[in-house]
Amino acid sequence: MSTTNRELAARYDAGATEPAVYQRWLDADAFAPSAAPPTGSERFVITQPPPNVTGSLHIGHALVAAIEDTMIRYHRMRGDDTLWLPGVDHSGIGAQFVLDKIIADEGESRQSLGRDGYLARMQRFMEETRPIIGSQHRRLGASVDWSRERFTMDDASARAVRAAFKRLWDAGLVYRAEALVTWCPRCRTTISDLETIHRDEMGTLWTIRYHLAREDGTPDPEAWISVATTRPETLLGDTAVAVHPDDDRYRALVGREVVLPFLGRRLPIVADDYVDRAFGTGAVKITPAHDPNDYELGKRHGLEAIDVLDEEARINAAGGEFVGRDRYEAREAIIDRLRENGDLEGERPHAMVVGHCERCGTVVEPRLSVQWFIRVAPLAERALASVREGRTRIVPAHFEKVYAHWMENIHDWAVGRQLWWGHRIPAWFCPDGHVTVTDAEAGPDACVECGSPAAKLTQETDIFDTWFSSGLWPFSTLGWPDATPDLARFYPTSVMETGYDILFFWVARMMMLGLFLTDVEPFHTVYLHGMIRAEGGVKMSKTKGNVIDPIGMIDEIGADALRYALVAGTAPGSDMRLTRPKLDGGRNFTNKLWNAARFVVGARPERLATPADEATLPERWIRSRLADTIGRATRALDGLDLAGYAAAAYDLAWSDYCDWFVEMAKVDLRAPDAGDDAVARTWLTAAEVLGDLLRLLHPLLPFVTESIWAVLTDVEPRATGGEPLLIRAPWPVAGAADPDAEREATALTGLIRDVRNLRTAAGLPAGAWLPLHVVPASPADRARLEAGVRYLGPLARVRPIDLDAAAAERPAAAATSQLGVAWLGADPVAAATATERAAARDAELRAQVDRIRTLLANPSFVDRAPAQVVAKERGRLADLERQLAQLTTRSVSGGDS
RNA sequence: GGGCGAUUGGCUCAGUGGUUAGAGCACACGGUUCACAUCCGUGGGGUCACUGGUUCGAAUCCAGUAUCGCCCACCA
Repeated sequence: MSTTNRELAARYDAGATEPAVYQRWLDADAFAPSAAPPTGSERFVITQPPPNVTGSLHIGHALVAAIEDTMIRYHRMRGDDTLWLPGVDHSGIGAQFVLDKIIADEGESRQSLGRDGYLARMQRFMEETRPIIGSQHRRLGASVDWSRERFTMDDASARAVRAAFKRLWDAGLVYRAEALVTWCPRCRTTISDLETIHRDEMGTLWTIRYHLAREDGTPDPEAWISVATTRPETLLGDTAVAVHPDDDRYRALVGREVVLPFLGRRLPIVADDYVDRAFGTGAVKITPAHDPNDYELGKRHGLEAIDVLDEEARINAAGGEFVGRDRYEAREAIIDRLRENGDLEGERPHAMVVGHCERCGTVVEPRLSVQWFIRVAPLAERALASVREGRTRIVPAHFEKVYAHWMENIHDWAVGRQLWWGHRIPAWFCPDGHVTVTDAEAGPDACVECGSPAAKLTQETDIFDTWFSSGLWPFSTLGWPDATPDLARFYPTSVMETGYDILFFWVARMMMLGLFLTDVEPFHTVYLHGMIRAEGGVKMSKTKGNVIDPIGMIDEIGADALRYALVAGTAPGSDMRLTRPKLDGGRNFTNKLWNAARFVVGARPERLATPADEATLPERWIRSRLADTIGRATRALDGLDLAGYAAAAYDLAWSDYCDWFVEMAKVDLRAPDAGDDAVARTWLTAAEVLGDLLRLLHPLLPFVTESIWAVLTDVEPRATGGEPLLIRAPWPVAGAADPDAEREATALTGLIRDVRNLRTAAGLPAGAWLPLHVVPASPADRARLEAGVRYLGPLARVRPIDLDAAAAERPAAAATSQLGVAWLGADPVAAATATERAAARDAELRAQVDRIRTLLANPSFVDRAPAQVVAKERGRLADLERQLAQLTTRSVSGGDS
């Protein structure tokens, strides 16, 4: 006993206990699923988008871990067949962006290292960075199955990627085509629309004269057409000027030609509906290689597409005298030259939308290139149907509309990336340009079309978009494409948990690829959490200095406190503000729990032999509260309402257990008249309810509950079912509700509150023991009071208590409670200040009675409202009227109120 | 341009037709009781953004308005 007491003596020290607790879980192999699924169990598997390998843990990861760990621990305790599989994503573009900066400091570059050297350097970088996330997840208490940890660049993922691509290819869902794609000149790769951030910016709209061509092809200095553009540098790639076919101003010019400045190329003037007559001059320069609209228009009119930029967005050889200049330098130079020539007709500020690379912030370019595409329409159709028909549910539901809208407007997926770090596309070209796709690791033996031998084939250098391998995660991590036992046991998974910001990136792709490749929805529920924001709803950013570092926070207040702050009071899909007071609230709660446990452990009687049979009111009441809360918490967790669960458990622990039950139990535990048997039973109740409280809170606060559990099971195995590890203990079972106990206890606690209220309202000393006079409402209430006096006295700090007071003696400052009218027999001076309050309470009582009488007198209410509601109001009225009757028996001083 | 969400006490949020709208923090007052001052007790504070409608009854359902936020969108 002394050992355990000493363990609990200090304030909860998260820093000292958490690592030890986590190690105990690891030693017990508590996270991995059992060798075989428990009989009769349900499956609960979390699909988690793995964090980027390069990242260190930020508060968003902590949120993910807190939510998912809460879910998985709950289901584990329920006895479900659970799996939460950890891992990291190789994050092609992100990792290269980070590594490029690192090697730049070392005086190297992609070019200087070459592909092989660069990839070797990447491997070294991975070895440094890869363990970081894992160690941070341990700090948070994430109960992931480390034995199944995966990486999207490991061999098994590579196999899955090849198999997936081969199947898509064989199904005719892959094609190669020239297209205008979004290009990042800094990352030097294609990026998707989703990776492009559109920002409103102020640019300039220049008006430029294109002179008409004379017969001999020279520009006519007297005749021109003016075009408006925000990107003068692209004029080097112009291949036409377009006007609206119905525009009278230009009708005569259609079919004629202009001479392109600097390059002297002759461009036709074409007519096309695309042109907006009202914008600018009504004439547009057409650059098919550098603008999506122009590209489409160019195709309609058979125009040539001339690419004038290189992969770093410098003017290429097609740009004549401007070759080698950066696009913005070239813009300046071209504007200057046009101005000198008198061909710059005007310039004015112009609001426009500019695309930036999500990763590096560089302004992106539309770029003409040959790309690998996945035809997504048939995939999207199925993915859409799954959600529409409810086979996959999105929480919160309104995101289903967002998902549907995106799926309905989806474009084919350009999956190739011109990067090095990633899965290389398993396609080989023969000298004749035939394409061979294979899932064989060694590549094809020969060209499938012409039989050219392997030695003559060259593999595609492009790699896959990271999301291609990530999209396979739910099943590639379980052994797919092989029919492994894990795949059979854990797939399809249950809940896909992630932030709403990657609904399209990840969820949508997992759905499409999962349905196509495995013929089943990869998860039945998508749970989307919100984004964490700082005070005032602003984004957390390093520059603003309002970032909360989860590891620093764990060091300071403990992982449980952080988890509480992240999970309590938050709704899925809604952004949440994380503030210091909230974090402190979490810490206070862990501390409260710890101290309640200290009390219970320390209060254990020496002998616990034969607990008495009959439970006290506080015991019956707390067990009823416990039963109710277990029910509410269980329903909340089953409905993925983590905040509701947290609130229910918090209230039970703090308000019901600590504030009321423990205080009342102290009376019984310390009463000189109590027999050993009664003390034993009360203490056991306290210990058992604490045990269930720990089970209830374990998913949310795993460390502190596990720490307490160890001591509690040591002190009294009956309180913990003898299970040494809480993580393996069963979820508590809700006992029977006890409405009588709830009613009686509520009446008693109500009276205690009233008396406390009288005391403070009257300004009477908090510490003083004051006499209490009570006029019981009925003989039955008198009996109840008699039983409750032992709690009433200490909790309201009143003594002696006179249960036979005369109604006539009632002063103005009295409390009218369900059990009777009560007043403090003290200090007539102070009592005067309470008169006002007491009068107000009486008035309030009357107002309520009037309101309900009016309500019940309304025939349409009585007729139309449900009988249950009407009955409830009638009962309430009866109760109030009884209280009111008591009031009328007294003699009121002065006039009526 | 289209769509979505939010608006409840000073702050952060619960509360989707039925008592007198709740909690935590903050605030005020009181507290040296042997679990806890990271605590205990008591209290003040909200015409639930606005307007109209449906209903016996609306914070809750409907319509509109306002403000804020987010997502999507190839007008030079």
